[in-house]
Amino acid sequence: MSDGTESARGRLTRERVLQAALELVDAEGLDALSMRRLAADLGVEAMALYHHADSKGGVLDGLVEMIFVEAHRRLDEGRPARTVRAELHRIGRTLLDVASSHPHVLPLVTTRLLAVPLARRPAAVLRLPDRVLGLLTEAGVDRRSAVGAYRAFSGWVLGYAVVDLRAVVDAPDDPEPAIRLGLHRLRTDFPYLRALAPTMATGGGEHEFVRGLDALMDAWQVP
Amino acid sequence: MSDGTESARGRLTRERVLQAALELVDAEGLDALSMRRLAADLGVEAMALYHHADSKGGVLDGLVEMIFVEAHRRLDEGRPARTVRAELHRIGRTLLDVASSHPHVLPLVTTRLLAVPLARRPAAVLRLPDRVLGLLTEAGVDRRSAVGAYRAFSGWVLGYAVVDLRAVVDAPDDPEPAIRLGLHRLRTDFPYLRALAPTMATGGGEHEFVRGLDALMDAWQVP
DNA sequence: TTCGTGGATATACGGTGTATATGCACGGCG
DNA sequence: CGCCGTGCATATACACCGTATATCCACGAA
Repeated sequence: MSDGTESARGRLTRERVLQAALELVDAEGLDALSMRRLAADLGVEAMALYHHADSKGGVLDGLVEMIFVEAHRRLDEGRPARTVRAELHRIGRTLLDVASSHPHVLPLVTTRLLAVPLARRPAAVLRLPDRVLGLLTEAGVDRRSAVGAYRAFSGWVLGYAVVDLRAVVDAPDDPEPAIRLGLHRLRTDFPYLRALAPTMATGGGEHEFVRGLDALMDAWQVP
Repeated sequence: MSDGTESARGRLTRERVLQAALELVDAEGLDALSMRRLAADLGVEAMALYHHADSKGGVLDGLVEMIFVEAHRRLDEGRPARTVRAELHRIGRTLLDVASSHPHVLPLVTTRLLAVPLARRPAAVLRLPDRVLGLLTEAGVDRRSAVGAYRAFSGWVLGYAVVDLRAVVDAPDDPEPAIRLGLHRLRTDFPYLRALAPTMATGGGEHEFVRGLDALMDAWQVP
């Protein structure tokens, strides 16, 4: 059986393992990811994965690493913007873009951020603070402000991504908007929410993201 | 054995189940939560839990519900602030406070926010948007702005909580700051991060939270 | 050609979520 | 008082999970 629908092309690789894991998670969600299932997708036995990742946690770490790698690849391909502010927009929009391509991985970055100490995070993840802090300090922002601005930046990107990607539609196929949102399920004692839910159905998009980002960068006096 | 170190006091209750789950997760993290372990903590067999929660997912939903219940309880106990802006500060600080009391539950709210459609979320969770949207619309903010402001508010609260609670210390017991941060692990090609990591070791605290919140609310012209 | 090495497999163990069937204590009614 | 039905707790069982361990085998170097 040298050819199958899956794999069969040569040896296993950390990259192939993580790529398959990302495809699986994107397609079926985090719960679908098990070592056995992942191995099956690669046409291999479960234990073979342990030569390329030291545990399932390692695979999950690899997933968040991958989305940061992708973000940096996109950023490196494009040319840097001319002003600090424009470059922060470019970085933020890229991160938001990558995040919305892999929404199921987003909770994972929250989890790992809270669990893994800074110095132990993958290199691709650490490139982000280094990139932003470099941008700021080279522009003459002092240490304390730079750190504050970076925290505001990363907090806003993460929070906005989650809020913008949050599930709001209940029955996507129903023609009636109120039913599509599932408003009939809403208890009557949420009058304001009920009234504004249709307005919430459409996300804020990039416009609101940039608006908030600018407000924050102004507050931290980023040039 | 009518008395043990655990439970034995009467029948099971959804409240008792969730309370025990929250204590377990706070003490030992999300990975420690299994139906069997939770049941054991309550002095009961695993399947007994299924009379009070329809699945493990239901228990997890209950956990995020609990932290919202706690936030609303605190808000209802205190008296509302006199201005919209001050009330938003009060709500935001309360949420941040509750989140940092239960850091292990935080990734869960990210997950559920992304997975559960708005109308299916627990009542306690929906009280938050209703509360904030009510506050804004009663103050005369129009629909679109109110929704935008709410999204900015919730995104900032969530993102800031994650960033502020993120793990940064590597070896808490080491006297040497650089080692405590694990800087020796940092690859040398992150010069900016390396230089500013000590500054990052202390969180932004409530001050930076309020600063960002005000900047955002200004941008959405909240009075 | 032989041998060592490193990746893939085979097997096994304890733990997990939960469907199903059984046991049982309690409150309402004769 | 005695009966029974109802609903909660238990017991058992199954498929699946992560992974430790031992085995096997194909390959490149000597």
